[in-house]
Amino acid sequence: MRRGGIPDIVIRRLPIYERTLKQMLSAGVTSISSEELGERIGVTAAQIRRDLSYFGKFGKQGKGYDVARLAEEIAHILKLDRQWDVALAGFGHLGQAIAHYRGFEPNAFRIAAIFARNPEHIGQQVNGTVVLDEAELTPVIREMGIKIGIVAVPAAAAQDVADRMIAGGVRAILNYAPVILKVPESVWVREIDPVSALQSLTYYLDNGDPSHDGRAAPVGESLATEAAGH
Amino acid sequence: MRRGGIPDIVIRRLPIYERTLKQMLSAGVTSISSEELGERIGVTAAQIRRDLSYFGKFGKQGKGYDVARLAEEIAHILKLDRQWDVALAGFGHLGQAIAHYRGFEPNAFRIAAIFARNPEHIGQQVNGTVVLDEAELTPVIREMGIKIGIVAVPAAAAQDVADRMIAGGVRAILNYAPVILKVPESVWVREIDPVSALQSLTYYLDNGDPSHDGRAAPVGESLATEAAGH
DNA sequence: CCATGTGAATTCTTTCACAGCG
DNA sequence: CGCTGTGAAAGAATTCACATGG
Repeated sequence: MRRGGIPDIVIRRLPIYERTLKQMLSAGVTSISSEELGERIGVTAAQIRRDLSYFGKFGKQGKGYDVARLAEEIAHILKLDRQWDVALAGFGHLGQAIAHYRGFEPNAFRIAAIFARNPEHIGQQVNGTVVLDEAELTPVIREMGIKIGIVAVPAAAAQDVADRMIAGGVRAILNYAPVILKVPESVWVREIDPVSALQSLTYYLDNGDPSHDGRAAPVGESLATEAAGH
Repeated sequence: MRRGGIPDIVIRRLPIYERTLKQMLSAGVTSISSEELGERIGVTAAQIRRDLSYFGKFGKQGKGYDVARLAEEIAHILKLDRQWDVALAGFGHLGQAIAHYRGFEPNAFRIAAIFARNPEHIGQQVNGTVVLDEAELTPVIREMGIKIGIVAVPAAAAQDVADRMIAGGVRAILNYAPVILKVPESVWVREIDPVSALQSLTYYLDNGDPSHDGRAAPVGESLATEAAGH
């Protein structure tokens, strides 16, 4: 989780910085200090400065950062200044929601191929992308040169689908299945795991409904560990 | 991110331990060492032992852990030995996918209330749960005593919905909107953020399609930071 | 005078390594 | 004899605090 260089935890914060900067830019803000940006995100100013310092010097002393410039710099670091084709496997409720989600295109990603097992789904179109037979997954991914896969199939099929994506050349996987994927060292995986997230949240909740509320409140989390307010 | 006690990062690993143990149990495994469990999950044996040591002594020297017993202990720690009612706000593609997802019920959660803004959605049913008008959100949550909310509305509406959930008594939020929610200290938030996840993955990918493939491969991540194989 | 960038200090997390128990 | 549970060590990440430059 380190490659040769920058800590992965830093890399995982950059998209939030970029998103926030873009939001501020469209709100008309042109300049910002690490203090203000940190407050907006729920992170310390020192952390932002330290994170950015891995990549260069983007600020002006006494002034702060130019919002547009910093957003672009981060986008460049993350290679978001191009569009990435993504392959989606799975076209159940979840897969369809992902296929229809309009938040990818404006953020450097395009669902360029969709694969389903159910014959009724094959041939359907979403935003001009035809749903293909999952049997075609490996060759289509290879021919299209796709490097990013989204696994949105049932748990039992997830490892197989991931293996076949990797065989086609995929190097990065976003995994929605509640399964730990075994992948080669050259492949990166990120998990989307709402059930685990809920299951860790219940730890902090009171069990009973006895009293109405309030007793010492747990302190919330921050982007440092996952992301929240406070 | 610490309350008075156990590191949140430890709490966030427990659901994976519990899930894996349950899987092994249904595969007929009754006893397991930290070594084997760690290998299965992609985590060191020492980390598992250390994590568990925050809560007690669950193993037998020379023998390992009783799979059923350990799964139950962890479920108890996380308060998963009861069912939690959850309120879902948002009934677009994403909200509908969440509402239909069959992975919550067997894992201690029940979507007990669904709220939509679109009048065409109000009155629909999913698994016996009627979709209600989002305007009713606060009172219904309060009357039902719901403590967990899922935010699956567009970014622009997310903060308002979260505020109204909290007003109704929600103390834990699973947020699918690409927005940093501002919440009181007594409320915990976990983010589900596929776009950020993808945007951090591209950092590790080659930019061009020049050569066919391979050069030094980045090392993958592990549960320690997010979850994966290797 | 303000806010960056960064050594140094601190705090948190993981790993080592082994005494001790079944 | 094997594997847990845990002090102690090592390693990472965060925060402090300030010299420096605009």
